[in-house]
Amino acid sequence: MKKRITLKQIARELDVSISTVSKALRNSIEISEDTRQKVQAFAKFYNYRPNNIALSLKNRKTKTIGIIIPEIVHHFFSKVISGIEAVANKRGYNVIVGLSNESFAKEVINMEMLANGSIDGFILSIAKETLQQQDYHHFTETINQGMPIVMFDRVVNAIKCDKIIVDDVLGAKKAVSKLISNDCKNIAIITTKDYVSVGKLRTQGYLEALEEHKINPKASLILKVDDELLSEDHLDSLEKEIENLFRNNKKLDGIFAVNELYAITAMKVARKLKMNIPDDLQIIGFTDGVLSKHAVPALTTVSQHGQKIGEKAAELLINNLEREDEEDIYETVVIETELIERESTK
Amino acid sequence: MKKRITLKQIARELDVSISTVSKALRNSIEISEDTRQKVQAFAKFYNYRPNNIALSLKNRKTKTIGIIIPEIVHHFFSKVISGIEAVANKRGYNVIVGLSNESFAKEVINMEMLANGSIDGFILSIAKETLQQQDYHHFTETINQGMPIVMFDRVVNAIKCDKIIVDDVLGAKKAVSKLISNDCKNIAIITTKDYVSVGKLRTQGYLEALEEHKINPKASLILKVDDELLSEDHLDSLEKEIENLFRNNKKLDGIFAVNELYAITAMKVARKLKMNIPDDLQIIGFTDGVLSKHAVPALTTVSQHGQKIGEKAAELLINNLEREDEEDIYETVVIETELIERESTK
DNA sequence: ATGTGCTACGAAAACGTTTTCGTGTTGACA
DNA sequence: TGTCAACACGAAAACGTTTTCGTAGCACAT
Repeated sequence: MKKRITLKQIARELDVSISTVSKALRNSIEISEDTRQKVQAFAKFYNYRPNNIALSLKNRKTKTIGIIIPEIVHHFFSKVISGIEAVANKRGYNVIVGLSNESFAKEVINMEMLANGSIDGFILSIAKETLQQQDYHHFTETINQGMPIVMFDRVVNAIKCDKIIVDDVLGAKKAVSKLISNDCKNIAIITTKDYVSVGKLRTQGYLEALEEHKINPKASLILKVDDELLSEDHLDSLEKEIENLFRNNKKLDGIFAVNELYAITAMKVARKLKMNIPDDLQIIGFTDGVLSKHAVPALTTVSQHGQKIGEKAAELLINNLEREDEEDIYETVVIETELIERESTK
Repeated sequence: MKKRITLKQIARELDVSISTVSKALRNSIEISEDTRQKVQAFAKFYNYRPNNIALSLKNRKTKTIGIIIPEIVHHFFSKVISGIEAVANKRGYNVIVGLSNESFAKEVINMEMLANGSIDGFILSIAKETLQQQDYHHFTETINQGMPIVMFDRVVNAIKCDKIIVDDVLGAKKAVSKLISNDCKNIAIITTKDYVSVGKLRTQGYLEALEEHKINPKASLILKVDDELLSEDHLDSLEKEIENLFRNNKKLDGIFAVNELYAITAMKVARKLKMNIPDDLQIIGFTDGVLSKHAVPALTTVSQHGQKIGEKAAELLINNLEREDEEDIYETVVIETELIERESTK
């Protein structure tokens, strides 16, 4: 078991100083051709690689970016990570991920764990609990210490930082408009309670679309599901709630769901009630995950382009990190959504 | 913008030495009650946190583990990460992830990037390309340098390290046996070409189950799909291949697929051919992902317990890292699979 | 002989810690 | 008064780099 070799060891073996070795390896003109060759050959032979930690300490840069997300077993988030990793890698950065599991405390702990020098900046999406409590001190503190943050998807305006968002409102509006132009007369929305920003925004888009077409919204067509029901364990109660929606609105002919699971579950209920998709009922979801793609019939959905969000977030962060002038100019980039039409709409 | 405060700054402000500050903060008895209080109060006020990088350099430990996986937008792998992160976090470690995208070169580069001091050990699953080329020098070199590796799922016997595997053979065998005991007479397998170890193992399980029940395997019932077809873009050709399988075996009444996508696609083809599941045809998949759960009918599948695999891998690695004696005893842990019966079998 | 200008290298500081060892100042005690 | 231990603290090394600055040695011109 050979440990990695260091500059000091090379210096000792070759009977020169550490500085000489360092310079020789970096092809400094200060060093004679002779010794340069000698050192480089030796280094190559022993497979010398500079120690990253030492470099980080010296340069006060780690070339590592921290990602904090609510969960990773989720198509959208893993797409985003994938995008971040691609760009980060290309630009010589590593990514270190922390999961908040939607918990405020874990989000704080994770950030503190990483902010102590381990990383150069954060890319994150806020935990639901944090959004509920509206306690954002850990973000402001991090930023105050000179560590940049890029937020994506679930963002909050109060914090001054770069943000990558999806035009949730417009995306939802386009989806609902599509249903309207497809002759749906009674369009329901299945959404979440209000404290999660994206649910609220998508609901807003739904309302705007209705308004634009002079349709009066009906309270009974707006189903606000408790978030707990997203947790896979409560599929039954989710199904019941949706079934009630159907029963209370006999003339229901269109559904816009703010996420994949709600959309899929709605399809399941529709099938149970012998409704035909898309003839009797058209459905559009949000988030282009694997479920939508392989559902039968395949689900028309609003794609958020998670990969692109990740790429853009990484670009923004790294640009910020490598910018010479320390201007605090923050961007908010909107990534266009795209309506992917499949078989659940006409 | 206040930069983080350092020991040196505290020392200067309080007019004591750096060593005194360090000791005071760690409650050393060498320091008088008086100064201890003073230092701690000051540190607390300025929210002092030791710099992780400096600690890493000093201790020659980073408390970070590196994960290298082929892709992250994948239910199984993200489950594994989730498991790793959970125990890593509990034991004070961070995780840094690198993606190989199934490429040998990227795997090597990623490992080299991390092995230079950034992490204490690896948890990885080998890229397909690496398995094909059978070039494992980067693993042996890493291990030779004293950096432990834990491999999971896609492992290779030639390398001496801890391994977490799924009993692929047994899992497949159980699944196929289930089909047999459910009265299937013509059971096909949809698998991958041989170089990916898991495909081979699952095929072996299939054959063993047949043999145990004195059923002669038929070549026409074994469909080996080219891996390229897994890449979502080639769904059509995958579908065609499977359709051929159906047409060539009119009496087909059972299918064992080595992954979710193959299983789902088989279901799709069956529906197209007006076959009823599970009455005419029973299907079992491998990997308990979101697709299986929400498919209609819900897919019976062999669950690998990705979360548990991740947890176990992290435990093994960290135990190894924190073990005093440097014994090289490597374990191979087998995580039991579980047959989750849903609606695609009788 | 003196001064000038290269060339090729080494010493040392710095990044932020922890830890070992040394030491000045007490007070007690013979 | 001298000795010794206990106490409380500081200096310095170490982790592995990079970089600034200083300088020995030499050739050359004056």
